[in-house]
Amino acid sequence: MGRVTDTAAPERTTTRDRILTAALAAYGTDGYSATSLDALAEQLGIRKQTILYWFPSKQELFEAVIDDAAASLIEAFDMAASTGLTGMAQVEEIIRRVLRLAVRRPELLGLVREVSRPGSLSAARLVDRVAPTFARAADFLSREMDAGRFRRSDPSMLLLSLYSTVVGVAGELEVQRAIGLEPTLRVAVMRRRELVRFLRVALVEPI
Amino acid sequence: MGRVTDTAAPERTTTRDRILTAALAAYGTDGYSATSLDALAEQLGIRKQTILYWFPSKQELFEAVIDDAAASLIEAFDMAASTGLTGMAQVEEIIRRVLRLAVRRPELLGLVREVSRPGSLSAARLVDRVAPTFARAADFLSREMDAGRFRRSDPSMLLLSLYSTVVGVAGELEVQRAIGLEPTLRVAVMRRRELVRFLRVALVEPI
DNA sequence: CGATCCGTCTACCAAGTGGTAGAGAGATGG
DNA sequence: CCATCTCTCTACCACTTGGTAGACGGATCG
Repeated sequence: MGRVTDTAAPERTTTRDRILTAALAAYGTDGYSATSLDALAEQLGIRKQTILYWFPSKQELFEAVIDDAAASLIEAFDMAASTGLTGMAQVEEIIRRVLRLAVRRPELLGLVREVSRPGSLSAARLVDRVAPTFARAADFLSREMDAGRFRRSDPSMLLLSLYSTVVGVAGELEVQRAIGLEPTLRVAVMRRRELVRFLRVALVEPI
Repeated sequence: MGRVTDTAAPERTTTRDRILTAALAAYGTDGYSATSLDALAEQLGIRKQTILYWFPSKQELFEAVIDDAAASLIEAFDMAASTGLTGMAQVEEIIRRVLRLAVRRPELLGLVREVSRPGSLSAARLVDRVAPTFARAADFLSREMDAGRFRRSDPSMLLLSLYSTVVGVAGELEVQRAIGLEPTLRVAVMRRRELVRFLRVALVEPI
């Protein structure tokens, strides 16, 4: 039935990991139902039954993928949040990381989009995983407001705004790609600058 | 083979229209590949073959749906843009309309998301349809900058920012829904206020 | 060496997929 | 009243889907 949990043992990429990685990419870009187990297997050079050996069903593979993606997102976020920076410098650092993640691993944000579909049974799973990180971010904003570095407002609300803005910009890079305009590094950097200026004005400048 | 174009004749809801409407809703919320012709037909109380009579293939139905959605989006936008307002008042009006559309017909933005997937063959189609409206909006921004009502910057870039921000907020309402928190009217209004303040500061206030 | 376990495979299967062929019912019009 | 056209249907079909059953080979271990 396959190992249920991988106890972070120092092994090279196992079959299970390869499946997870490929599934994350496929589900994140093409979507869950557009990705068949057969296609996934062929892409990996294995048989579908090997996938079903490690993950009892397609749905359970999806859930494992969600956990995997959540871990990546949380790791990236924590990395950016553990610098000890404050105020806009911290926000800027996080934006830098998130956008870099959006460019390097677009499938991650794609998966978030896929999961946040209305009626998605797995939305709750991702939300659960990410909730603590979300709470910590809200705390940070709250502290910064107390310190007078950010204009006062409701932290959760503000966080939702930040989330939607940053994800919006990240998604916009995908739109550019959809238009056929491959987003160059230069364009991405320009967009980030603009976004940061945008946020600085909204977050810290007095009305 | 079914009529190719509907010459805007004043008829009550035809079978073709009913199919289009249901398909837009299904593709926009569940996605293209997650929606089978059989499921669509059953939901409409007809047979799959009736759908295939009006639309020769699933792909062509999708394209018709895209055109339909584009028309709705353009109509809503033009309505908001034909008020003769200027500056932030105009922007605010458009945001009001877009967010209302996002709440009332979430499937529309869902379809946009679905189409803007990387590798989507239909992305170009939607972009084509929307391009003129996009150009007109950029012109508007340009004129407002000339008139000194908006801070000067690259109109297309700014438009992309506005697009991503507004769509981000709209998508965020979906995230709220995914979390289980049904977005009340009050919350939606608050979010819009915040967004407008956000944009006002970024668009018109001097740095 | 023999028994057991692990990982991948071949061989199937029932259900669902998009799509074809064509019958039949009703309206329309010469 | 017959011919034609429009629309929806039944009957199929080839292929793909997720999933089951179990064989096979290699490693591990008593």
